[in-house]
Amino acid sequence: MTNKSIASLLSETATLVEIAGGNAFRARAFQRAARTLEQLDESVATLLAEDRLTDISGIGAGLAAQIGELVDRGSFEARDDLLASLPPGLLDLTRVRGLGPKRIRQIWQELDVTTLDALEDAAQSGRLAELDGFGPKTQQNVLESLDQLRAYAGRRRYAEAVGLVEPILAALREADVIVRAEPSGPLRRQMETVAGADLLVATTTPKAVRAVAADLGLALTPRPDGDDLVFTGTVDDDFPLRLRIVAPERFGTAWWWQTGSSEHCAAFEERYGAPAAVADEPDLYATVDLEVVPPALREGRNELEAAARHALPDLITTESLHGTLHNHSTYSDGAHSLREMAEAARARGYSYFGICDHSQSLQIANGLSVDAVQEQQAEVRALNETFADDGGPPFRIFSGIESDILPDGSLDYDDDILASFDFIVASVHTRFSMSTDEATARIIRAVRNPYTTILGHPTGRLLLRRDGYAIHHEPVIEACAEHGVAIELNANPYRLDLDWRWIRAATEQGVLIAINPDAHSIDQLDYMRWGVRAAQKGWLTAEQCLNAKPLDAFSGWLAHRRASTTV
DNA sequence: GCCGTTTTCGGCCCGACTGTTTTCAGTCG
Repeated sequence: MTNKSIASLLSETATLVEIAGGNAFRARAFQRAARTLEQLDESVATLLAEDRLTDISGIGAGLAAQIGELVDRGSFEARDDLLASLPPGLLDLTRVRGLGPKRIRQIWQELDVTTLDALEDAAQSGRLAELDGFGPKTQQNVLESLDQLRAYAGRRRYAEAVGLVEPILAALREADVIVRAEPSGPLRRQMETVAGADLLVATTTPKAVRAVAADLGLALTPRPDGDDLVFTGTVDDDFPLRLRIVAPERFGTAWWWQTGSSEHCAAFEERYGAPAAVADEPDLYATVDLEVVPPALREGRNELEAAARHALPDLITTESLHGTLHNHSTYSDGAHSLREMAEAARARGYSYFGICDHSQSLQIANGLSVDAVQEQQAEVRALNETFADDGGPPFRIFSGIESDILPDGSLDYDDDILASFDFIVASVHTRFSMSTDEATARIIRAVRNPYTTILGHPTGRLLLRRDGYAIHHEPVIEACAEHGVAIELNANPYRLDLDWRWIRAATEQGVLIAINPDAHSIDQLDYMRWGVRAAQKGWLTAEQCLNAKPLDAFSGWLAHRRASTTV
């Protein structure tokens, strides 16, 4: 069991305690323990083995025993008792926005509603609004949230989908009867969310693949039309899996068709006719003298024209990146110290690391007071001296801050403090519900601030969880171009914000994109790969990426920017 | 359920927003 899965069960237990009407502080203890374990460096198993779990603040003898039981058998007695005392399905209601444990308990006790379907009935019939503390607005919000949940059902964020599909692909590739197994469809095109996974398998013995799929434990069912070449099923509860089978000599063509998008395929057909039957996909483009279009670019956004001119972009890769700029540490809400984070970045081959903890007004994330800022900057200087003298490859920490963009568009410190940073990522974390015009004006004001270096996660979206605040992208991009501000492509798989669809609009105006992991722990430094895949969809090249600049060039860019900006 | 120069009981994380109320509870980040 990973720390994360333990944490998620503890957190769920906290919710169960509250729904069951138990002690709220007991629930909080579970919640707190969950958060601590999630951010923990060492594995819980190790701590258990060495009897050191209770050394962690917030974990006493009781919780340690329960965590031990959890690791042993996947649950613990108190959790089992809670689950047994509550109707099944009640936990599903926590996914509805605006419903916390208290309201879920109330709905259950007073309306006998225990499932999402029953909740929808209650809301539609007006019974929900009649409860104490509820009203028409809450009822409407519940209905809207249910609609959204339905739209999200069966979808996965790209990184999760990749994680689900990789072991399946690996197992398929192990099978003797399978010549080749590859992902296709939107997953291969690196879409930020996907409604299922399409896999393509080359074999000369289709019947034998059915047995392989069965061996994998996949609930694959042949289609009702009896077509043996397509199997559909689901993995991970409700994530659709489509497995198609093709003869090796036509694999390339089938793979191309199934990768799509429909716009790309239609545009190809219109210009060049139906593609030839080929075993290898590159031949399909070569036969009509086109550059091979990377799957990520097959979205019908003029990629065929570029391929015909042999002018497709030289797409950015993770190897193109020399630095990681937006990262957190224990100074605010990160799991690891500044030194640990920087050393981990160095170990990953980066030559610079930007520390951007939260700014003072973001209390919940332990935003840095002015004193804390100065303390951190002193540590940055000291660490940089160490790194310069240790005989290792060149490496430097840049002192930054993720400054909140306050509701009026100003940044979160006085100018003399803002001036003390090497660079500043400005982002919105509060007051999401503004009109599009107001939100746009707020962000543009922040972009105009001479201390702003990078606009952080421009819309605040969380994929399959909440839409971002609406902004007018064009004027924001124009303002960034005018003021030499880079735009972040936040590489957290929940964000991937700036959306890739806007990247070309930015780069065409000369706006640099910073691919930032927004890492709150060492392992999150590896989020970078998801950001790079999204960036590829936006045709991004290394030249257009701020942190693909080598150390000296990045340092020079900051210096030049500072010199040319009138404060 | 945890914790303690507040130490064996009685507290326990901050601030804003929303929708409901008529002073506040619940949710969220």
